Amino acid sequence: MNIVFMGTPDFAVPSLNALAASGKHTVKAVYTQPDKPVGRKRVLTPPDVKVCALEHGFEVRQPDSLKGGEQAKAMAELEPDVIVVIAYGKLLPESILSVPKYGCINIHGSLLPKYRGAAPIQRAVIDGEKTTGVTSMLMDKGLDTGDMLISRSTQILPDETAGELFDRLSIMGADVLLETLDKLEKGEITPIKQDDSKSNYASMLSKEECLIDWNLSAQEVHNKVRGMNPWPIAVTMFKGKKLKIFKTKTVCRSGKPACVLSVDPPIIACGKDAVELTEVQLEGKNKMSAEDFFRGQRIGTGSFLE
RNA sequence: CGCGGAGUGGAGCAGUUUGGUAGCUCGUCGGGCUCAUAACCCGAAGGUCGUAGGUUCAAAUCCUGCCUCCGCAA
Repeated sequence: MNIVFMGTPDFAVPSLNALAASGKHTVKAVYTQPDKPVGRKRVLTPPDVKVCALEHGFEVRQPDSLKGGEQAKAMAELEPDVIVVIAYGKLLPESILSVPKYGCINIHGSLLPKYRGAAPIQRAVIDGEKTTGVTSMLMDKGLDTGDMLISRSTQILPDETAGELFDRLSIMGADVLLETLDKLEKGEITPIKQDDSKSNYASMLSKEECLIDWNLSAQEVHNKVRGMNPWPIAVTMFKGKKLKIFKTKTVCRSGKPACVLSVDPPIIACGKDAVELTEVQLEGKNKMSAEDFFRGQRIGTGSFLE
């Protein structure tokens, strides 16, 4: 099929690679977000999808907006049978949605109708979900509300971070995409309406959510740490500075919340049980093992964080 | 010139304000204790204090340039 691919971050890369390697499909063009300045030095950086697309020699388009007749016309001239959208970063106007004859296919990182929206994978981890997956759907004008085509589920491992789950789901997503396209072309798929009553919305993570509430249970703290990794990273306050918490383990110890129960290994009491810190980073310092950090900071058992 | 923190034996830090050739915790190596140990005891090795220059009788410490790493903001 003739395909126009729309995606931006690394999550979409395995799918683009899969399309390129399939041999069945022709990628007419790749739409992705404009290059953005990144990091302290504000170096203009291309999205991962752009880098990938250029390696395959695909035409790359980076419009600021898709609205307006000109964008729709430019899209129509590519004569796509289907538009594949994966984490593109912008809503598609109806003028674009109506272009391809098979419609627009979206790969979403959750088992719809649960976790519609921007951060489905992270929210699932933060909420302590045991299962998640990827779903392909026919896009409509709503946000992740289109009819579902194929979904595939997977376990969320107890210590898995959102980043690790991201990697797995992005690969699963590529499989689901190829299967979806194949069956769609053969007319073997019956779209299923989403049950709106079972839906919920996974809003983007914000910096304000990073601060760890030690009154929560160890499991909840652990979930938050996992879900916030690799971005934006859960944080606690230490001597007035931010201490990023990258990784934790839950342990069966108890004490007043935020109390340092042990230094080696570093164990912090939560509202219920406790967590062992394994990887941390103090503001202005490099990331290091929690043992190293506590050793250098000379923290005593019985002191408190925050 | 966006704001700020930091570069000290293998790791993480202290020491810098009040200049006088370096200390802590851990690790490593050797020995001891022990049924045994990641536990404990004794001992040892290992540092151009990021880099270049300046001030000084004397610089990790004061001054200047440069390099590197990082947090925030975007």
